[in-house]
Amino acid sequence: MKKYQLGEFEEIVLLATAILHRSAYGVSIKDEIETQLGREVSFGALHTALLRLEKKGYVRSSSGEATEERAGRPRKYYDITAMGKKAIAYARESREKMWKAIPKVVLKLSRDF
Amino acid sequence: MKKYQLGEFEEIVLLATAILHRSAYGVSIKDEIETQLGREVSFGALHTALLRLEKKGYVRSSSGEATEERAGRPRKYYDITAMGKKAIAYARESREKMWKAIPKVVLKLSRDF
DNA sequence: TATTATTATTACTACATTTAGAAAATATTG
DNA sequence: CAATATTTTCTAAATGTAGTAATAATAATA
Repeated sequence: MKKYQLGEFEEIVLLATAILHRSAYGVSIKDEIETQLGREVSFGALHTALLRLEKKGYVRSSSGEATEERAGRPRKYYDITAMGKKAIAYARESREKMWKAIPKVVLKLSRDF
Repeated sequence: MKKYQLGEFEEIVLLATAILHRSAYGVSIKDEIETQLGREVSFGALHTALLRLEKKGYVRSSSGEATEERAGRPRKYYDITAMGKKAIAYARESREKMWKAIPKVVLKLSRDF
């Protein structure tokens, strides 16, 4: 049993990186999560999550091109790896499996749901 | 926006509690997760997760009946609350939303996936 | 050169998870 | 009754993950 285990935030960061394809870097990942989920993301949290994900081999990073004509420190682009894709797929599948096992009565009977 | 946030393990415990309906307690929850996901669960980890979930209002607990004829300490049964159901539903929906936003090329082109 | 825009990084704090094992409650056996 | 076995909850310490606040690096432009 491989250990594809991801933290809650790590998984979201990985999903955002996949969505952004070749244009994922700090600011764009932050924006993507914030607009998709309406949830505030801090650079610090994002940075440490990306560090961990890279260490685990779920993303790889590369420094931005010198040709980019814009101010500021060079971007650091992130790409999801094959292992990263496995990890998000595994997380999704295992939870969907559990969802399907929930008795209908549990989801139906509560009026307040 | 912080309302519904669950840890990775917390979510799984909550799902198992929902699956087991009225018969969720330490041992049965542990077994459910282990058979569903093939992942080892320790009682200590489970206990602290349940404590947190109860504190957050996602489960409620009740002591087992005195009529149960069996050895051992009385069981402590857990039930998912309406808020708990909202939390797992929210977690599911937000991730599904992100999955749908992943460009097909990202999932298709990698042979090793 | 100084200022400003853009981005990455660090240091620190708080929360979540895991591990290893102790302790409680009950039944059964000698 | 006392001792032991069974079933379960609970504790404490260590590690892993996430969040906050401030700082540093790089480059364009005034």
